[in-house]
Amino acid sequence: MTKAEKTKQYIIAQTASLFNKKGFAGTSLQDITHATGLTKGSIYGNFGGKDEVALAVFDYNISKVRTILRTEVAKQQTIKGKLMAYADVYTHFQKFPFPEGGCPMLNTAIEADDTHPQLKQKAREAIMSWKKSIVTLIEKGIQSGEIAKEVNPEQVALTIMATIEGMIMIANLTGKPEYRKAIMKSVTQMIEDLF
Amino acid sequence: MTKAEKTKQYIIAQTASLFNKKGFAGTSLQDITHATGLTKGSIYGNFGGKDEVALAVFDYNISKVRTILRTEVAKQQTIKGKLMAYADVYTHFQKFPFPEGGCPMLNTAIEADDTHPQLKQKAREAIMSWKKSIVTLIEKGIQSGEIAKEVNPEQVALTIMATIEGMIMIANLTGKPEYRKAIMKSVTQMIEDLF
DNA sequence: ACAAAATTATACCAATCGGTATTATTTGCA
DNA sequence: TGCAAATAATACCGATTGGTATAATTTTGT
Repeated sequence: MTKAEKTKQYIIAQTASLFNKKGFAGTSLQDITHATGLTKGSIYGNFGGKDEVALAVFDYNISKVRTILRTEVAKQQTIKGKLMAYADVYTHFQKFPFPEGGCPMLNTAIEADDTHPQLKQKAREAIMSWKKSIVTLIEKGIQSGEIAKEVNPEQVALTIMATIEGMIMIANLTGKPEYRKAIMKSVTQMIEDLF
Repeated sequence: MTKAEKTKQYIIAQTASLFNKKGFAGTSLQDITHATGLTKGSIYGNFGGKDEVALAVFDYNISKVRTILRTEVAKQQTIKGKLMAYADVYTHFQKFPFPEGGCPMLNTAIEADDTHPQLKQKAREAIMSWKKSIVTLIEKGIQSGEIAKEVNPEQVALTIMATIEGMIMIANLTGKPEYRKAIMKSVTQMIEDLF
C-alpha cells in the first residue's frame, strides 16, 4: 500500500462520521482539514474534490454496515435464524460498530434525493443490494417449504427494510430506546409469522 | 393582515419546497431571494435570519401534511376506517397536496439530528403528535371492544409510522411506485389484523 | 393629501466557500 | 547516498456565504 493510498484511507476514516452526521452540503473542506489535521493541498492531492471524498466515505460507511450484517447472518444456519439476524442487529445495535450519525443509506437517500445524483445512485444501489439479499433468503425459505409459497418475498423484504429505516429515524430523533425496542419487536413478529 | 404579514407568508410559501428539497444547509439566502424575487433586505426585514425562515417553513410544511391527514381521517366514521385513512393517504399520495421533496418530518429529522437543535425539536414534536393521534385511535378501539386489549397501542402506532416513513425514503430513492404499493399493502394488512 | 411609520432595496461587510498553482518536503528506488 | 518522483503545505483565487447599516420607497392612519 503506497503512501497516497494510506493517506486516502486515513482521510476517509477521519471524515466518515462527519459526512454521515452533517451531510454533504453541511460538511466543508475546512471540516475535513480540521478532522484530518491535513491541509487543503493534501486533500486535493488525494481526491479530485469534495464530491470524491463524499462518495468514498459513503462506500466506507456502507461497507461497515454490510460487514456487520453479513457477519451476523453468516453465524446462523437456518433461514429463519438468518432473517432474525437482521432484526437482532438493529435491536441491539449498540453492540455493533455502526457508523456514527445513523444509517448512511437513510441519511444519504434523504439529502441526495433532490441534490446529488451520484450520491443518490450509490444509496439506491445499496438499498437494492440489501433488498436482494433479503429476497433471496425468503425465496430459499419458500423453496425448502419453511415459508408458505403465498408469501411475496419482495413485499416482505421491502416492509422489513422500511420499518427498520423508519425506526432508525424515530429512535434517533426522539432519543427513546424503548421506541426502537417496540418497533423491532414488530419486525421480529413479522418474521416469526412467515414460518 | 398587515403588509408584513402577507410578505412573510409569501416568503414561506415560495421557499417551502426549497427547504424541503435541499435542506437547511443546502438552501442559501440567494436561493431564497431568487425564489421570492425579493432582496436580502426584505427577507431580513421580515425574519431574524435563515434559521427563522426555516423554522417557519417547517411549520408550514407540517401543517400541510397534518391538514391532509386530519381531513381524510375525519371523513371516516369507524375506528378502523380512520386508521385505514392513514394507509390510504400514503398509498395514493399523488391525489393529495403533499409538500414537494418528501416528508418534512423525515427530511428534517435526518438533517437536523446532529446539526440543528431547534429544527430537531420541531421534528420531534411533530412525530410525537402524530404518534399520539394514532395511539388515541387504537385506545378507543380497545375501549369499544373492536380491538383486542392485548394490542399495544404505542407499539402499533410506532410501527405504522416507521413503516410509512421508511417507505417514503425507499419510494423516493428508487422511483418505483410498486415499492410504495407493496409496503403500504403490508401496513394495510397490519391494521386489518388489529380487528 | 400628507406626514409618520413601516417596509423594501441598495450597497456594503468580514468570513468562508470550493478549488488551484506553486513551493517545500518526503518517499522510495537505483 | 543521491536523486527523481510522489506527496504535502503554503499562499492564493474569485465567488458566495450569512448578515447589516442606510437609503429609497410604500403603506397607513389622519
